[in-house]
Amino acid sequence: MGVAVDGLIAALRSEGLRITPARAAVCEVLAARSDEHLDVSSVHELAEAAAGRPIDQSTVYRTLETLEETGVVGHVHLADRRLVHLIADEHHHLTCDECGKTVDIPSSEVTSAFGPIAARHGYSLESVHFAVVARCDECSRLRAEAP
Amino acid sequence: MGVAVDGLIAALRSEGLRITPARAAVCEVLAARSDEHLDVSSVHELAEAAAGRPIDQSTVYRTLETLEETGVVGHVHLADRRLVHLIADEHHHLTCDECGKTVDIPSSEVTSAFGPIAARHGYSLESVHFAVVARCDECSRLRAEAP
DNA sequence: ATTTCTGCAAACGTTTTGCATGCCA
DNA sequence: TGGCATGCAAAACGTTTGCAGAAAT
Repeated sequence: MGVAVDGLIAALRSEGLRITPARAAVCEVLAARSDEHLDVSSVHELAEAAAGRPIDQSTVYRTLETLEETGVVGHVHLADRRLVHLIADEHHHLTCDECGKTVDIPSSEVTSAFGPIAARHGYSLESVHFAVVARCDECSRLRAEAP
Repeated sequence: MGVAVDGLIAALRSEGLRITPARAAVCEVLAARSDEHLDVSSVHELAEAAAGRPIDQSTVYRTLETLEETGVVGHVHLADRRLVHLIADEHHHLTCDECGKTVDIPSSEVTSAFGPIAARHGYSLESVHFAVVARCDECSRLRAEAP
């Protein structure tokens, strides 16, 4: 939880967009799982479960695209190259390029440490797309042990 | 320039791997363009030009994979979701999630700013896969202007 | 000579698209 | 009612794979 479905629905409505069962189901899922990092097929499955009937995959893609355009949903590209959709909230991601393990880091940490560097190079960290691909300790250890 | 083809060839040889025209061409391209960020199809085209004859795309993929396994080449996933292959040298990437503009930032800057944060969460930045997706000033401006 | 590498062609998973129908506002 | 959204099915896209033949060691 954390984010209310109503907020998402309202965002759509405020853009003059229509609330359909499919869209409502996707919003429900994203709101209920706002603390997770769902890929498209997970959203699809969960939305079908929430709606209690099949939803086409293209509808899921189009709905996510629409929600991104309204600015309430974002996506990141993690190390294992799958996309993960999530509610646009205020945290960033640290993801391992070997095992894909991902942890959230508060925006404040990222912004204060990295903001100045990005700014110096002409970039800003305002985007929710921010993600850092690094390597987690476990994989570092394995890599050091193995030849 | 920057990296010598010989280093790449030597790396393959040291693993007991064979030097074929296709591999030599890919190594040439990567060495010659070590300061650029090439995607697979660019590597493919350039390698064919370098070899002066067609090379199969699967061969390019397999060659890049082989070079990664030997540790002399790495890849990053940039914001526009295309992969970019490059010689494993010591810099990181700041890439815009809107226009894809990418600039290099020295490792030292990244490490000193972000290393402590990553470490606190159990990650290390040793990997060449490190990339930061943010938003460049130009896209920020456009976004602020547009409704 | 032997093993590896290549080209070919087809399969693959993900994402996108065109179009006719259906449904929300 | 009118226009947007859906489902369907097919295409597009980047990447991977199996296999027989070619080539490097």
